Amino acid sequence: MRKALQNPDNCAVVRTMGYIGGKWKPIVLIRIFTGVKVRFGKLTVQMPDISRKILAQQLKELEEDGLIIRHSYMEKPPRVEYELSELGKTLIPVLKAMNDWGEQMENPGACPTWNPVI
Amino acid sequence: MRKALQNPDNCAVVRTMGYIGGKWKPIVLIRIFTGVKVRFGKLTVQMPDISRKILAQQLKELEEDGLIIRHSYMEKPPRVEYELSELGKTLIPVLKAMNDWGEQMENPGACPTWNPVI
DNA sequence: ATTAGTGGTAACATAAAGGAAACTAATGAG
DNA sequence: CTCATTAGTTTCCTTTATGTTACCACTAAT
Repeated sequence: MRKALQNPDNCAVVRTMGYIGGKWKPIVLIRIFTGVKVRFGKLTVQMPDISRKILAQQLKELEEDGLIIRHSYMEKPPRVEYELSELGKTLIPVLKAMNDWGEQMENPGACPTWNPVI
Repeated sequence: MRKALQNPDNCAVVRTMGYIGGKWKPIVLIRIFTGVKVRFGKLTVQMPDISRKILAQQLKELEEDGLIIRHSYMEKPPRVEYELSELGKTLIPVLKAMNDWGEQMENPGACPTWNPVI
């Protein structure tokens, strides 16, 4: 669905959904934004409910879409770090708005998304 | 998935996705917000790509979630009008942020979502 | 020789979302 | 009597999305 939604003929909101729609993308972006030297394994620990396969897939799509940058260091065992791209950073206001709405909705404070987690 | 995402134990952004996630919900909400006396048929005309079945289903979910109000007049042929609830109106900043991001992304002006369409 | 550590991938399976086409009820118009 | 109108619903089917489990490559440490 992602690629279909990104179709330039679609309305703006629909296109946006093409980039951040999906169960995990918004939270993955926030984790990458609020973290430092964010590694794959760190993300799996922070978000135990997302499977490794899905996480890898979402990261790949986010990279394809130019929202995050993947730094791969040629070491053994491997080390990979993710960070938001400049384009990805422009999404912050959107993610913040979504976060704020969800917070005032109910259960404020469950999983404090916006506060950095080590 | 919608109900699962709305689980209060989830992070705020994830919960928000439970309400506005889905291919058509954001645009349906905007259409209802920017329109007057918005009727089912009017929506199908404004959004020819969404099938009647899916539209009806999304409207029902939005109503269940308390984001829109359904006014059904007992006439024949039937007349139904939709409007945003107070809660639904609190989503406007989120939808606006999504719309703005999508606009600056590409093809600005395709399907001018935010401007009222008759 | 075995194990731990890292960032994945492959094969397979299920769940959720989305959609096409036909159908309904009640009434007023012609 | 027949047709148009409105806001859906029903049935059946296809496409996406998400998830589980097992496995790989390479090195250093035990």
